[in-house]
Amino acid sequence: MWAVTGPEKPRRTTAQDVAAPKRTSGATAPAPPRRTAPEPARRTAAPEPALRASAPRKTRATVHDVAAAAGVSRGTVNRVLNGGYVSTDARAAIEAAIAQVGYVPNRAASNLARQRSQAVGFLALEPHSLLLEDPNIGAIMLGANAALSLADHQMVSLVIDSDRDTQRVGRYLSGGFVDGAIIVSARSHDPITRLIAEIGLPATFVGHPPDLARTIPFVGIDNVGSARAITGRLMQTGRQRIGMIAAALDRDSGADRLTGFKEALGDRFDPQLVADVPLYDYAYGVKGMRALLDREPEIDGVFAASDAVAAGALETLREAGRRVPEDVGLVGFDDSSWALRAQPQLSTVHQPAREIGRTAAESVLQQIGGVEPVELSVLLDSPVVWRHSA
Amino acid sequence: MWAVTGPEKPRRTTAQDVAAPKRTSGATAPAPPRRTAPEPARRTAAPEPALRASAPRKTRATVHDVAAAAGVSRGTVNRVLNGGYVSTDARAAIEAAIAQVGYVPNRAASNLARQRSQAVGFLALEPHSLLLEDPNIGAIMLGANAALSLADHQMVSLVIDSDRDTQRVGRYLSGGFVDGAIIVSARSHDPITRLIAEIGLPATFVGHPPDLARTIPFVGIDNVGSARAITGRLMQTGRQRIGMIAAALDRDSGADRLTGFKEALGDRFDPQLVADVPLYDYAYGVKGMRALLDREPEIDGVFAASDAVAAGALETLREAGRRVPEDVGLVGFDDSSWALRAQPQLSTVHQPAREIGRTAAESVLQQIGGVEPVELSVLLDSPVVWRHSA
DNA sequence: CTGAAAGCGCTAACAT
DNA sequence: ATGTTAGCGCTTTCAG
Repeated sequence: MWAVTGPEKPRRTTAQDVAAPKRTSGATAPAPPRRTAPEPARRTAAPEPALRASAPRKTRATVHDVAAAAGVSRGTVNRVLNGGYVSTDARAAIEAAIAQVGYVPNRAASNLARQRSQAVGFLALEPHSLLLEDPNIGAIMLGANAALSLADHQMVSLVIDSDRDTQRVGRYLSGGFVDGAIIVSARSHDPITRLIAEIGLPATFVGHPPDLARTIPFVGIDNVGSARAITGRLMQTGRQRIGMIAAALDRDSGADRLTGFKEALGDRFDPQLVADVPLYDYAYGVKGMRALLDREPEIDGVFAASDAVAAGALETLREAGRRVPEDVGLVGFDDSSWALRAQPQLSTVHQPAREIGRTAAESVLQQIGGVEPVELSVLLDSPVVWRHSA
Repeated sequence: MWAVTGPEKPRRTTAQDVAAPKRTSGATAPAPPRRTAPEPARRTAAPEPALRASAPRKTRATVHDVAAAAGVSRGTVNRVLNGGYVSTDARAAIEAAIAQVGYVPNRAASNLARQRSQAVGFLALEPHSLLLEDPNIGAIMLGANAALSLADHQMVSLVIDSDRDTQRVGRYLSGGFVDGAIIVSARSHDPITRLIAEIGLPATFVGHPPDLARTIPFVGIDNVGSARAITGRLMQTGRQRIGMIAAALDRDSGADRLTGFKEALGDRFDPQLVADVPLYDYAYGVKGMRALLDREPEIDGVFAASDAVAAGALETLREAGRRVPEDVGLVGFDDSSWALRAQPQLSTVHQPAREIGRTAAESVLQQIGGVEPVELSVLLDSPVVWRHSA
C-alpha cells in the first residue's frame, strides 16, 4: 500500500521482511511441556491458538502514511499532532487518515528529534529484602509518580539487583531514555552515584545525602532531631534504663538516629545499652532485643531504629514476659504499617514518605527545567506520633 | 570556522545556530556553538565546568566527534562499538578518541535505528495498598528482572495510579520504548489490556488470565487446586465447622480460591460460613473473622484467602479468646512474610513468586524473539506448607 | 496556513 | 578493513 502511494520514493524494505523467522512448521511434536505440567484441561482451555497477536509484528503506520492517506505533507500532520495552525479541512482529513491507517506515534523517534524524553528514572538502591517489604519506598514512589504525572512525565523505575544491572541501568541512564533521576538511598560510593555526576544528569537523592557530590540536591528528614525528640519523650515519661536497637549504622539514617539518641541521653548515655544490627528488619529486632535483655534485664525503655525492628523487639519482650508499655516503653521510627499493626500500637516518628517523593520529583523537574534549586537540600517535617507503646 | 573543517561536508547549520540569542557582546566572539557544532577545540581539558551538574547540559559527544577525533569514518567507529572487523590501529585510535571526547552512546538513537529497545515494561495493576505491601509482587519483579537481565534487557517498571497514568503509560507502551511487557493482575476490562492486544505488543500476564484475550500468554498458579488441597487438610485434621474468609472475589485468584474451598467441602459446604471481603488485606481479615465468629461461634477451622487476611483473623481470634490451633485451625495463602511472622506460624500455600516472574519474563522474551509460546498458559507448582496454625 | 528539507545520533547495506 | 550512503520516525525551521 504505502509503498506505491504518492510521489515519495519507495521506502525501506524493512529488515524484518527479509529476516522473518522461519519456523520449521512441520514439527508437530511440541517441545516438552515446561515445568509443572499443567493439566491441560484446567483453566486454559484455549482451543484456538490461532488468533495470536505477536507473529511478525506488523510494521506500524508512520506520519508518512498518514500524510499520504490524507493527501498532505508530513509537516501538516505534525501540526495537528502537536499544536499548530491547520485548516479545518486538512485537520479533518488528517484525523480521518490517522484513524484509518491506525497511526500511533512513535515517541522514541520524537524524543530523539526533540532531545528530551519526558521520563524520569527512579532507582532504589536497597537490599532486596527492603525493596520487597519497606512500605516507605513504595510510598515515595507513589508520591514521586504523582508529581511527575502532573508534569506529564513518565516515571520509570529501574531495579538494581546485580552488577550486571548496575551496568545496564548505567547505560540506560546515560543513553537518553530519561531526562533526570530520583535516587533513593544511594551511598556515596555507589557506582551509579558517580555516573550521575559524570554525565551531569539532573538528579536528586532521597534518604541519604550524597557526601561525595555536595552538588546534587537531596530530600530527606532530620533523623538526628527526630531521634532526639522521641528519645526525649521516653525520658520524660520516667524511663530509667533506656536502650537502643540501632540498625544500619553504615548508612546515614541509621547513624543519625543513633546520634540523636546519644544527644538526648547526654550523660545518661550508656554504650552498653546499644545493640546494633545490620538492617532495618523484624528479625534483627528480635535479635537486638535479646541482646539488650541479656545485658540489662532492668531495661525499661527502648528506642528501635525502625518500626519493623520495634515489632521484632515487641515480640521478644512479650516472650520474655515483659509488658509494653507497663514494664518497658518501646518506640520505633517510620510510622509504617508495622506501627499500627503492633499490639499495642507503636509510638514512633512519622516519615512523610509520599511528600518526600513528591518533593524529590519536583526537584528534578526543576533541574530539568534549568532551574537551580534554591536550596540544595530540603528536610521535611517528621513529627513524633505518640501512641500506646510508650 | 568549523565549516571548513575536514572532508565532511559542512554538516547542518543547525537551526539553533541561526536562531541563537544574539549576544550583543564584542563582535570578535564567535557565534556561541550550540548543540552539535563539532568545533575541535571543545572537549580538550574541560575548563572549569562550574562544578554544577545541571545548567545548560553540556552537549554530548557523538559518533561523529569520535570519528573526527580519530580520523576515521563513523562506520568504523560503529564497528568498534558493536562487533565488526577493525584494524588494531584504527581500534586503538578510536578507543583513545572515545575516552578523549568522553563519548557515551545514545541508546535512544540506536534503538530508533535498530527498531528495538531491549527493554520490557513491567506493570502491576494493583490498588496502591497492595502495591506497597504485597511482597509477592516485589518478588515477581525481582524474578522477572533477573531473567531479563540475563538476556540483556532492561526492565522498566511503570506505575499506574490514576487515569492520567493509564493514558501516559499507554503512550509509553505503544511508543516504541519497550519490546514487550509483563502485566501483573490485570483485569480483562483494564484499558491497558485492550491496548496491548490492539498494538500487538508481545506480552504475558501474571496473576490473572486474560479472559478477554485468550490469545495472550499467562503465567500463574492453580488457585483452585491449591485451595482445595489446603482445605482438605483442614478437614483431615478433624475440623468440623470450617469457614472461609474469601477476598477479592472480583478477581480470578479470589474467585478460584473460593471455588477450591467449595470443591473440597462438597456436601459439607455451608454458604453461611463464607465471609467475603473486597481485598487481600489485614484489616479485612479482622473484619471477616468477626463476621464468621458472629455467625457461627462454634467455628473450628478457617481458610483465609491470603496470609495477610489470615493474620488479621488470627488477631481477632486471639481477642475472642480462641486458641490457634487448639480451638480453631487457621490456614492462609501465599506463604508471604505474614505467615512466618504470625504467632503461631501459618500453614499456607506457597506461591513461587520469583519463579513466576522469571517464567513470565522468559515468555515475553520468547515472543519478542518471534517464538510462539508452546503453551499459552503455564501453571507453576504451589505446594501446601504445613506449619503450626492448623 | 502548508510544503520542503535538514536534522536528532546511530545502524547497516553496499562499495571499495 | 574502511568509507559512503541511506535511512529509523519525528520535529522544526524556512520559504511560499
